[in-house]
Amino acid sequence: MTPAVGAQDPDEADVAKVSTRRTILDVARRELSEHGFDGVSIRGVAHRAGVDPRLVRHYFGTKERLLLHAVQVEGDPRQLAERLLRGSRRRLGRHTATLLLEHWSNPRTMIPYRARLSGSLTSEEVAALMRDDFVSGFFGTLAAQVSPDRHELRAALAASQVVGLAMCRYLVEEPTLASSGQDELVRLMGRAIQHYLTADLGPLG
Amino acid sequence: MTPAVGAQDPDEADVAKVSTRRTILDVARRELSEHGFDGVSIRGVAHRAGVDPRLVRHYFGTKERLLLHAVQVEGDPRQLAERLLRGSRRRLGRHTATLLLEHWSNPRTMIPYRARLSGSLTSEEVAALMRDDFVSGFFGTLAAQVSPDRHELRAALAASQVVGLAMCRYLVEEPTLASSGQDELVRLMGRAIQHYLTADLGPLG
DNA sequence: GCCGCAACTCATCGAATGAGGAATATCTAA
DNA sequence: TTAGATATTCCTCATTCGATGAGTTGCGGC
Repeated sequence: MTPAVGAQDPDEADVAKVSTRRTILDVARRELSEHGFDGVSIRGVAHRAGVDPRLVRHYFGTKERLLLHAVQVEGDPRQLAERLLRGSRRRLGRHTATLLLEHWSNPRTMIPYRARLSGSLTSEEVAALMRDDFVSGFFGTLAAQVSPDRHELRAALAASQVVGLAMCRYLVEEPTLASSGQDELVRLMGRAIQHYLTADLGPLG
Repeated sequence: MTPAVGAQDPDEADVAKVSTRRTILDVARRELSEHGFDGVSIRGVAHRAGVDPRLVRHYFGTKERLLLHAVQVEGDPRQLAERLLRGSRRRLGRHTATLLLEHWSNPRTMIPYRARLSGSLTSEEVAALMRDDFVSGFFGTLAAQVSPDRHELRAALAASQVVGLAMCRYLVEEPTLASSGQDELVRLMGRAIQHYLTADLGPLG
């Protein structure tokens, strides 16, 4: 699903040198989360990474490709979903909410999600990532197993609630949501997800 | 709430001439909805409006002020909410969903909403508009009247579901949501809104 | 008639940006 | 040691953008 963009990554090889490539990617992610998708510049990243702008292009070719790399999350969304499906079905919603909120609280794993949110408004490729990875891949896998009946709609609805929460809590920084405890949000989102995955959605529209 | 940005609008005066100012604003809105908040340039707007870029600045001063104008929605969100509150409380969720989805289907009223979504990631002022106008203003008014108990959280949750739907349907263009009928979405969102406004939210978090 | 103000245009500046060419340094394998 | 690749830098180009100063046009009131 996610394009063959990270195929031959020479990352994870170097151990001692903390590869410059990796540094650049990290800086790009930080810039992404601070200034939004359109606020990132090759030069800005290079400067902050203490590196020549040309080097950024040397590694990633083009600005868009750099950003596509920066936006990758670790782990296959379908496998994540499969793992959740191995647990209790009654608590699936809550477990899903827990997983997502934990990903979002962790500064390291959070950034790609943020970046995707802002990027999907600008870049069609990031929007596609959102659709394919997050909606179809992750929630689609959950819904298909739990309620084959209209599972695509179920996945889309659950995803939309979750996307909305992320927007409001982390990007718009709506004060009530931003200051709510993680436990409470897990409970509320868990209930909503469980509902969309399992409840009767009413007559066909 | 919304800043005193549109105070002395010399709009709505001219009748014959379809004021250039208005044309500029319309073009800005169109650009906003096509290229996102960061994709708008004074020069681009001016060009498309058949006008000198200097004129855009003459009217709106600065780029940010132009965009803040373009992002204004017509009507006070609190009054909209009050009007909804005069109807059936049992159908409040559904009526709210109907109102919003109608606003979003109408090309004329839709654009500021879209623009706010993409703008709230870039501009703190647009994010503030989202918080104050949409969450506190609109949903806050609804929730405070319906369930004073934890009305801020209720408003934020309802708003988050609605924001997520808008993101997924209109910006990410998730195919299932994008192709769902308006009636079905009204029903589903209506139920969700009604739930957040009235249901027991569980123990305090 | 002319005065003043609003509408509007022209030309230009400086800054930032993405892209590319060409060169040098560093390292690795034979 | 040498050859080739990879890592890294310097310099430059064309473009775009927001902003500004200075000017021109046209209309309504006196």
